[in-house]
Amino acid sequence: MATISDVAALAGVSTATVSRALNGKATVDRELVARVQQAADELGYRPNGPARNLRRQEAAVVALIISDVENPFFTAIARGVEDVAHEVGYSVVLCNSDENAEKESRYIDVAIQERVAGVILSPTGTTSSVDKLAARGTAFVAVDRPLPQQDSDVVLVDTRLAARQATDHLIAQGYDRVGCITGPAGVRTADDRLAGYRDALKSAKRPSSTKLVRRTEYKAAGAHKAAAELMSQPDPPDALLVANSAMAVGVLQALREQGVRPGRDVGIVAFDDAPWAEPVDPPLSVVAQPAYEIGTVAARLLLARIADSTRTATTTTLGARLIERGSSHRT
Amino acid sequence: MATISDVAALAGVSTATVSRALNGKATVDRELVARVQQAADELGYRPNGPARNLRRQEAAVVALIISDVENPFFTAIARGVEDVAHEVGYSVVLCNSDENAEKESRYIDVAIQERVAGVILSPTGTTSSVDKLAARGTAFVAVDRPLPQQDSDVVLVDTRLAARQATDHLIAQGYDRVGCITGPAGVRTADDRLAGYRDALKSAKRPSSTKLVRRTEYKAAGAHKAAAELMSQPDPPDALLVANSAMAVGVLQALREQGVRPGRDVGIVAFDDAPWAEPVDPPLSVVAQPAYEIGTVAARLLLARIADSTRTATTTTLGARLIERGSSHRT
DNA sequence: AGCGGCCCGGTAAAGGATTACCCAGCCAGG
DNA sequence: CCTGGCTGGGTAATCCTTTACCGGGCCGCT
Repeated sequence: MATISDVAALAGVSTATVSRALNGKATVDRELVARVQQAADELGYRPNGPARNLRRQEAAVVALIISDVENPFFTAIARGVEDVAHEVGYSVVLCNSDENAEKESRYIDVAIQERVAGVILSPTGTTSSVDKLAARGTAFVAVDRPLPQQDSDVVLVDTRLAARQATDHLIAQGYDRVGCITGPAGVRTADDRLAGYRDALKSAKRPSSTKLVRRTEYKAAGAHKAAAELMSQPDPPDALLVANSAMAVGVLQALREQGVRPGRDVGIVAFDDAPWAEPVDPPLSVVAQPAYEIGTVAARLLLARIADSTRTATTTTLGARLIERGSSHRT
Repeated sequence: MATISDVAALAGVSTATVSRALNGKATVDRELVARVQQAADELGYRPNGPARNLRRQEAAVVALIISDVENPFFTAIARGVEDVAHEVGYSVVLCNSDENAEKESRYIDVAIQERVAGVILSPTGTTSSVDKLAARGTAFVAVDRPLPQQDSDVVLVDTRLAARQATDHLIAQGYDRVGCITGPAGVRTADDRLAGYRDALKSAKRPSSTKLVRRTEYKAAGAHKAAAELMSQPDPPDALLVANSAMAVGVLQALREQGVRPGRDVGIVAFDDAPWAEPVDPPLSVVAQPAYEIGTVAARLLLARIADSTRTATTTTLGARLIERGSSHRT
């Protein structure tokens, strides 16, 4: 592997000049730049990343720590982050915390250790691991969920309002006993969606009963069980607000097994406009979150913070959009 | 940020001893290890990754370059790779080539530059960028698709056989004019699936017509258009073999729009057992590829090659499993 | 008692790029 | 013609860790 000295020797200049030429510093003669460039090409020279990062005290890399690579919501965020980061020459590395505070903490350690320029993460809740970033002064932005007592940049969705609107919609469609299947207590988005659901019941003067609510992991299996339980109660719900698309999979499965048809028998609105939501029968009504945009906004905030660490922290809240399809209509 | 010298000073030993103690070398006195450990904890010492990688000439990182983060097949592979890599203390960074040779090449450059220990990738086809890895002697493993004229470790699925079996199944169910929607010409998996489809037609003595075949990007939009075209021909197919799950989304959408019901009207088998395949109505028959296993096998091969670069290259071919569900039954 | 060998741990080199600092040479002005 | 200033580029320090090499001290054997 060729080093900068090899290039310097071949071009007949010093390593300093090679570095300057290749990094586009203005103080190098045109002709020399060309000669250096050619020598570098000839040798297939690639700067040694670790050496550069060591000297610069920072790698042109941002780490993106999300809680589930298999969740389309998060992969769409990843796309947004990538597109913005690449524009300015940063690489993105994707890490999968699996909603597990320990894994999250490990990835944060790696990020610190590798001296990444910044971190974007959907925090699992425990603030402790994020403190490490703050302590070291590494730039970071939280997405999807706020950080308790930590004034950092955050990009959120007004998920409570969205949940309320979705529930309003179900009620307006004539469903009477609307239930809710949401994520674990303590996970902010799960709490917010439940709160929005309750807001709607309250303003529609419907009694809110814990018999209509189930909380479980944000996964298909948990939601499957929850839906099966809800539906086999004496007084089952006739509509369900489901807090993400993985859960929707479990819920639909449970309804199939009970011979209950979405829409006609039980109204369904789920969070996240997964690619399969439209082509299924009946098409699934969803709350579409602006995931890609969350990613781009977060990336821009991060870049701004990397450039100027004294910026004051901002909170950006984006809106979600209810898409009404067949699963929330009786007909 | 504390450095190793700070730790050394606090513990009253040399930096060499700190390094040895923290890296678990045997030749350090118990008591000293404890003292060093305590000093490190006290200072919150994290070794500087770039410095370590520079010295070691290699980072404990493997890069995974896949063609689509939004495709569940690839994210499942990612899970497999991660699980194995983490067991032995490697980190995994995920990169998204978007089926784009230029992006792939850029990520390979980054991987080389950062001196990652190894690379796992689903090659976009052009071999050129992979040559760079071979030239530099970086360990790598190809998944999902073989590399033309490159003897490297490869993990494949016998996708031709699987396509044949799926087509056989459709024919056995009484579908008469089976069509096929597959990926672009030149993409190996797409070609293989088409070949398997033709194998089945041939052995069942059905005429094979190009009117029943469409090739497009491995995406929903292309498949949507293809299915719409196929179905509005004078003599439309009464069954379809669809080459991946994103395409299945597009196909189901097109069928809905034409008021055609999967199963009863048109038999469908799609590749990849996406999470939503079962709960939809009717449940989607699929060819389940062992994606997670591909990931674990590839990771193990990569680790073996990192440890011993002279190993001879192996090709591992895994089988796929046909899961018959409602979309391939007339009833 | 003397010496060989072993165990532990210190000293310093190495790894490769960036950059502060400095110097040579040239031009222009006096 | 001399000198001050500016420009372009070289020298060498620096980033931090790992590890080759070396040496001190102690044990045990002869």
